[in-house]
Amino acid sequence: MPELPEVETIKRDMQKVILGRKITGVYVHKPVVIREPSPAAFKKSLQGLTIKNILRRGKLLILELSNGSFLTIHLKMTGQLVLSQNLRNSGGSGNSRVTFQLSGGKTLNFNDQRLFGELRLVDSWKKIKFIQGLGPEPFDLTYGGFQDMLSEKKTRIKPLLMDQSFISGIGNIYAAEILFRARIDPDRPAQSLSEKEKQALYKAIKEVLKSAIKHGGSSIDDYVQLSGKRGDYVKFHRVYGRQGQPCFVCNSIIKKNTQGGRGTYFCPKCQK
DNA sequence: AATGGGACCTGCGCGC
DNA sequence: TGCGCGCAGGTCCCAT
Repeated sequence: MPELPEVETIKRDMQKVILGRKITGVYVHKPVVIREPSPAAFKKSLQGLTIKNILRRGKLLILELSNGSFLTIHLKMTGQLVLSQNLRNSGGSGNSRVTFQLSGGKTLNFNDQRLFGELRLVDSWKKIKFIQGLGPEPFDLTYGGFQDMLSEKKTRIKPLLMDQSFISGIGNIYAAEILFRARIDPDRPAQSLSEKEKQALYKAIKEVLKSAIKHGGSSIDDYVQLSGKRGDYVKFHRVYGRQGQPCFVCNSIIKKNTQGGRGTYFCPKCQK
């Protein structure tokens, strides 16, 4: 699921509704999702802490806690964070892996069908290996910097956009949508892009991500917002998941192939 | 440096 | 109805 727009949507909702709340209970239903420290220590340490701030870096969500430690959450493919009122059955639903009881009668569930998700409690999020390997945030890019980053790369452009050490936050859906918007074939070597194409790509990255955030992200299967509501951006997808259907721009049939093991959607006529 | 494949997991939809 | 296969918003690790 979650790429930058989805994680950003959750972050913003969390800032509205769980900031300042105290963690009054932690229930670990699947210890495997707790990557550090041990599940027992995780549970014990979180107890009684207050949520002071919510940050995002790439696809990683970071909760700053009252004792200066950080709870980091990576949703990977099927992770969800869903807030509800306390109910007798809260936490018992389907794929709940960890349940956080919060002050004010709220329950935050971390759900994750495939168990790829990772929760960590750390002293400093900046020291996490995953964080240290991340490239710049898309919204921090300057055109000059972006141009330089592309110029030495022989890799095909689509896997490059998804490479978190190159730029952080873009995944399979948005790489496809961005390249469509920039009218660039996903197979093009990065360094082959013309000046004009680089400009179009730079612009498309910011526009697509911004618009996806505005519409609450893309709910295909699992991703939902903090409220449990689905994100609306799927209706704006122009290529992702549209293989066999007509291009909205030129009416050609949208194609799907595989690149680096990932489904790649594109319009063979619009994207050169 | 770049690319492909497999691993980690669970569940869905499809064709037979 | 049931089974096997391919596929899924991510990332890491290994081989070539």
